[in-house]
Amino acid sequence: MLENTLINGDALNVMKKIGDNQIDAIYLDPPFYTQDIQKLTSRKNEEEYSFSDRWNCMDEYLEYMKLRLYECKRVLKETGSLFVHCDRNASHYLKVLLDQIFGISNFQSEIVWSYKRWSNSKKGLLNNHQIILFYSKSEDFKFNRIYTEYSETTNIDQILQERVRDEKGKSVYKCDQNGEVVFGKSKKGVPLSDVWDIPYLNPKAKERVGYPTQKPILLLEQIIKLVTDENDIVLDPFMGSGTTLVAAKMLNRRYIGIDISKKAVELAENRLESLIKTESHLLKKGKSAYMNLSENQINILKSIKATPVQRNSGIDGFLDEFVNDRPVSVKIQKEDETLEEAASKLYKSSKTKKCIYMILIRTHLDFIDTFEYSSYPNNLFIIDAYDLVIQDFFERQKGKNSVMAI
Amino acid sequence: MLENTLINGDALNVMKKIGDNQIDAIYLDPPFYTQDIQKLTSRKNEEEYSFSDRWNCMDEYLEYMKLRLYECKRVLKETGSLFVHCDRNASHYLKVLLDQIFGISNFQSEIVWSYKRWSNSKKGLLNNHQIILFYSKSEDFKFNRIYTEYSETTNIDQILQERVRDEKGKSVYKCDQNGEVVFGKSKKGVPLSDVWDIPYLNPKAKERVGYPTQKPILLLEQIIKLVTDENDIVLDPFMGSGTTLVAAKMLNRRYIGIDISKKAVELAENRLESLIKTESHLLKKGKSAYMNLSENQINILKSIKATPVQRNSGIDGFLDEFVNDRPVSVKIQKEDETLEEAASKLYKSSKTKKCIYMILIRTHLDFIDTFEYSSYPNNLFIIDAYDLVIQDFFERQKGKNSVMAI
DNA sequence: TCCAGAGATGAATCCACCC
DNA sequence: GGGGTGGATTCATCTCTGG
Repeated sequence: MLENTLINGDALNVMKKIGDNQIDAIYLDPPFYTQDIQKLTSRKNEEEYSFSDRWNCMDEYLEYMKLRLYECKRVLKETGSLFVHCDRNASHYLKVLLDQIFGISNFQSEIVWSYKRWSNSKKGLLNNHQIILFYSKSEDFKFNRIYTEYSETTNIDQILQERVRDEKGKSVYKCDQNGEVVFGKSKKGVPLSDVWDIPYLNPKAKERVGYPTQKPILLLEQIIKLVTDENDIVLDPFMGSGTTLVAAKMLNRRYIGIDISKKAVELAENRLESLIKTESHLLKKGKSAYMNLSENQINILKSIKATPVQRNSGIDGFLDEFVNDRPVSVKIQKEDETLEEAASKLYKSSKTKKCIYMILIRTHLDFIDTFEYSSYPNNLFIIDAYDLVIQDFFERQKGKNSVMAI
Repeated sequence: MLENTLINGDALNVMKKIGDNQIDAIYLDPPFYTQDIQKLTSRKNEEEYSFSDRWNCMDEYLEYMKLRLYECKRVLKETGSLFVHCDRNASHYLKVLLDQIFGISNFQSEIVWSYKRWSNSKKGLLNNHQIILFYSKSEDFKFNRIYTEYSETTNIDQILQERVRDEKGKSVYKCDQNGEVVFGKSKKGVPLSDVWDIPYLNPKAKERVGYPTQKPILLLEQIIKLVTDENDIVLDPFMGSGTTLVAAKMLNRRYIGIDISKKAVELAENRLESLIKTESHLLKKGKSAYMNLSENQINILKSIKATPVQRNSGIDGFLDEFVNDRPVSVKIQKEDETLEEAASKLYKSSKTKKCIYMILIRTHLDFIDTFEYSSYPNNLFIIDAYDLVIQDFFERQKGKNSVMAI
């Protein structure tokens, strides 16, 4: 068999050598239909990979894809699935084709791979997603449920309570004879949705090999986990730099990779040797790990027209307007900081940022208040938070009232 | 003209009455091509709205849409835009059609509306997004840039620095002759991407009026803000329950709504009357939640833990904490109000609400400042906004510098 | 007027270095 | 040495220029 090999050749011819019903999952990232020639050099400027689009018109392109997609269907097991990474310009034509070949009823999902990326000055919306179409060969496809965590806004109690339908068919919480709510089995989380938030392959990622359109391994891992088990066979007929196969190997799946470019095959072979994967700190730790500002602090910053900074211990934000062409740093005193501590942190960080002016917002009075305005540098401006002022106002009012009561 | 009216009739016939190049934006949520009959009852089981699909085959459906889309293009101004909310099953066919009518080069974005939703877990991925296609009539379309916050992981201080290319063409940070880093202009944030995370209409939300496929107002607001200014005309040829028009009205746009169902028109008219709007729990921090308060005012209110209120000229919000079991009213001085005016409005409104204490936040100095703290009642507490204090600080600094310069 | 190629863009995020 | 922060690098880009 061809398993665990990479083959140089046209996907159509190579797939012909594979018997019927052999493959568990196929991932396709077909060449896009554009008139441009794609070219990119590797990081060390050693190699150059390029491919040009070879089609004169859309029909020709679709005919090319049609032949290969039919082969895909043939080699797929009855329980197998196909994922097609779509081009924005041809995706709808491709979908029409796939509906024909696999049948509308076997269309499972339109997966949205969404990511954040560096922007550029474009009129219109930033293009921050790609579409992957998911078809199964039959109704009886293999599918591993993946669960994700509940969103923070979810009411966990509600999830744990069991529901029944009442006589009118309305869904209500189940209660026992005493009227107590019945708790169901513990839930595993929210089933995976069809919108996947996976970071775009970082410019500095070690994973990068300098191949155009290289996909993050995490994306392919998710796909492979979804529809295959260990030792199942994964096929990528347009493997490019071989990300699919790297992901498959890491997950102990067998793999077959095909590419028409000899360079690509060599590159993919090297990658499979070393198996470098960039861990996404963002996904692992979650966004919250990067956040040192609470919602309330962000609101304060916004109310003074400052941009929040999440990654800096001394500075919480910068004023949007510069003063004397220099940024003005802002800090909001934290619960557990004395004013003095807060000021010194802000001062230290601001020095390295070349800020001339600093603003510190005092949110609470220190228990032992060693506070002395004059001792602070005069380019540090301290403001009392509204909260603090309001609190103080009501304290004073109370004082008055009690005096009056007497 | 037909502006600010809702019309009962077939979109094709009604649009024929509109002249060429009249409309700034069109939003379409066309009837889907399914074999089912859509039916849904309103909350009180009083009314029943339904529409059945009238097409025997896809071609017939596409022909129906084609005629109406051509009319849409005709009535659109040269600077106008069209948004088509797509059905999963027909979206690719619709896109082929739109490419023909508007031209591939006027295809601007495939917007992904993503949301979290409860669903019983079928086999496969949870369907948690919908696609909206965005076409402009010409290259020269109106587009208002919307900026969003930077990612948590972004290194903002670095972004503030200016860059140039060195002799090798590498991009490096710009330094002046002393080797000091040069700071560029302040930044506005990240341009809006094409993936929009907007909560699905909460089934219990007041906003829901019992019409199938009702869309959240926030979604429509975003679309309308993106491509129109105040007083521009928004058209919805399949308005259904009229969400588009409600959003348009809230944003001070003119609107025209068309629907073939008489019930729908009545329903939409009622909605426009009452303008009920959900305060989605998920989007509490969302910008557009409160319409007659500016974003800045909302941020101030939130930063003092006050709940904003709408449509009250005297009071902008109430403190979440009561004082002496009475609400405390809060007002933020508006641009065009003197402090005295603001105080008297607040005072008047607070009396009817039985507030003992009032808080007024001063946002600017009156040109002729007749201001006299002592003349105000002593249950009115006036606080200077951070902005004001900061401005004042820098004014004083400037004074110092110029003194030094002398 | 159109197309090709040069040049500008700009935030996200892992890496590597720094204490 | 580990936690935090400055830096480098990217673009199935985007826009503009010139022939």
